[in-house]
Amino acid sequence: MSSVAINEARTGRRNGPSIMDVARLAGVSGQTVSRVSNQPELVKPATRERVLHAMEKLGYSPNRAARALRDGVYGSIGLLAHRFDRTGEAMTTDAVLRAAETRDLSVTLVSVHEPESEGWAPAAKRLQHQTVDGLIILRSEGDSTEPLALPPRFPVVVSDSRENGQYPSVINDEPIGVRAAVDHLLDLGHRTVHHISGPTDSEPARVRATAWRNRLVAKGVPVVEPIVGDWTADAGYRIGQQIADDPEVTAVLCANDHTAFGLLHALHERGIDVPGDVSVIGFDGISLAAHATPPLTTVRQDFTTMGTELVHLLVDQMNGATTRKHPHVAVPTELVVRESTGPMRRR
Amino acid sequence: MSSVAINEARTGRRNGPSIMDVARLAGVSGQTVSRVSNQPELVKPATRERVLHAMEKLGYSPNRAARALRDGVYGSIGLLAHRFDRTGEAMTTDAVLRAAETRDLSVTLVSVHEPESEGWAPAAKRLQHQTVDGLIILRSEGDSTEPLALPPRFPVVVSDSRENGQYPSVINDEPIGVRAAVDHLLDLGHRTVHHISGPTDSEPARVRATAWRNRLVAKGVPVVEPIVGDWTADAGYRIGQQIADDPEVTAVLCANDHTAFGLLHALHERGIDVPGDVSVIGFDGISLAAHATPPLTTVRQDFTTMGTELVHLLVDQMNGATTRKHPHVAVPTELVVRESTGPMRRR
DNA sequence: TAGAAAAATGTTGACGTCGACATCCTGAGA
DNA sequence: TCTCAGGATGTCGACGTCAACATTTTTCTA
Repeated sequence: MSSVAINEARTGRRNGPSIMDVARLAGVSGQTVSRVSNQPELVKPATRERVLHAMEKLGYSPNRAARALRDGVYGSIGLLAHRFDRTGEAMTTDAVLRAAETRDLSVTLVSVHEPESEGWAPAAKRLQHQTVDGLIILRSEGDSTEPLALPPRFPVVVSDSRENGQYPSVINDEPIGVRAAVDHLLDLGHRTVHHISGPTDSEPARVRATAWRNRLVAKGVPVVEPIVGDWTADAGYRIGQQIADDPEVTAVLCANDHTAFGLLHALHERGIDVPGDVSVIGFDGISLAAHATPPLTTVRQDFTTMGTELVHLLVDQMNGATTRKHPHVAVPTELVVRESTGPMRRR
Repeated sequence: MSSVAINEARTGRRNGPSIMDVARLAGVSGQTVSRVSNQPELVKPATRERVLHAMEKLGYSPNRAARALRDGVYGSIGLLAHRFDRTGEAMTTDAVLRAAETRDLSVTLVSVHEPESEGWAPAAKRLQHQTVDGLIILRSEGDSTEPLALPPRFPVVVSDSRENGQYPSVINDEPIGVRAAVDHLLDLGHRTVHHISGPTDSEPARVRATAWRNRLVAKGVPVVEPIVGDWTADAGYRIGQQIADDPEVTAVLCANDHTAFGLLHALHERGIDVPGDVSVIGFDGISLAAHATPPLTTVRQDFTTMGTELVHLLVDQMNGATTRKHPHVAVPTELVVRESTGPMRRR
């Protein structure tokens, strides 16, 4: 049995070749190998070549765990959310990933299962000394006032629908889009605007509903209680079947595009013309909105900027930048007018 | 200046409290603290309490980097893909994440920028000795024959549209869905089925196109060259405007649902009835498909099972299970008939 | 109550890396 | 040929954890 085999048996050899393996092969000390990795200009070209060659042959690459242990830095950021398969989260995740890579950071996903059962705090804590240098929290469901109980000075950025003051945040300026949407419909002559909201435990849903209500009030227009949906097209469809029977409804602002698609479906089925009889506006600006029947007027959110800004703010904190207490960035949303909205016409 | 401050200045103190900090506070040895974390039953209840208390007070939690260094295991898996914001990737990512958490694994995202410029291999290699114990590769674009050049015995599972033999894989059985779709249309009396494909550099796109062609041939039906799209609804729309002028087209199988939405849009605009004049089938089974106008017949992919199986196969490898050379799992796809398909009618 | 088994706790070292410091080598100038 | 600066390379130790082994304390038996 070779000594290598013995060594493997003893150590388990789960790790790849180490700096010492390379050193031995190249006939230099470990430190020189380290220098070749980090400050090659300090090593004589001939030696450098030899080391590089040994690295190549052994398939060496520095062990991140060891580096992390030594430096206390992981080169990684955590991304916390409920789910990652919905429009907003997926788009933001992708943008965060790209922004992080620019800075040589990797991204670790962490999902918080049920908002009720296990709160955000435990999940966040689980990460604390784990493998990330900072945390981006994509919060939507759940009570946004719940404090996160993270260690002091731990870099955190929150993506919320409103500042909660607790942490720096990047918020989507949803009210601005909602106002534009409401105004757009009112300008078209509608007497009021109905609203199909998201679930009540969702912060963005509340923010959108509130902005809608406030705008109607500000315009001196009657407010009809919103109908509660759950973000899904199915809910939009169900609700649409009810709305179809109500001649009072001539303009509907949906909490998101999916809901709008469901609504459009139901109205179409009932032979109600959009925008002839009812105008519909969505929210999110998903790519399919342009190809709804009819093409959907919607409020576009800029998830790319959101992701970029989140990373930016987080990295600032990780670098210990002069953090004036609470930087907040608002990413504007924008009304995109298509063909699902039109002048009011008595039904 | 307090000694704490000095200590912080010297060490940088980037890391949180260590096992020794807890040990000192609780008046025990480091090993006892370690035991409380890992095998609490070996510690006398009274001592255990004291240690737990100290941990709580200090906000201690074990340092993962140190564990990883010692054990050679990171407790983390890497997820490699081009993008994470498209239907398939996003759904799979979410499923992978859930499956991974069940096994106490975290998930690190790695994106491969341009398939051409930087290949998969460098990205994969970058991870190799980095911070993951295994790798899940969500491959779509790029040449699937390119070998990955990973270290031998490194656990890898590939999600591809076809086995490439190189690694264990979980594939979506797309041909089965495609065949069902083609048969469905042919059964409805259509003389042939046209195809709007995905981009030619995409493996799933090729697989779908091939399955479609093969089925037509097998059925002895004339094959018309597919029209190349790019997965987007916009492309579907553009292509739809051309197709609208061609009375030969009575049934179209789209490479994905987005394309189908665009197509539906274009046809609707031209006053071409679906399914009266043209039948349309999508692929993916996104939730919005049920609410297209008309509700879209599509081939549903089971991304949840995909994610679960990927993790399953990967964990098997990580545990060094008796890997009969190449386990391959095929997740079936399924035709979902809705209202966008109907009997052929001469246009 | 001695004696021994069992339970509880402590000590040591190794995982891989790299900063700080020490040592060695080369070549220029005297 | 000798000295010395500077370049090149080497040695040491610390980061936090935990298996293996060592030691101490408790508990039970005869």
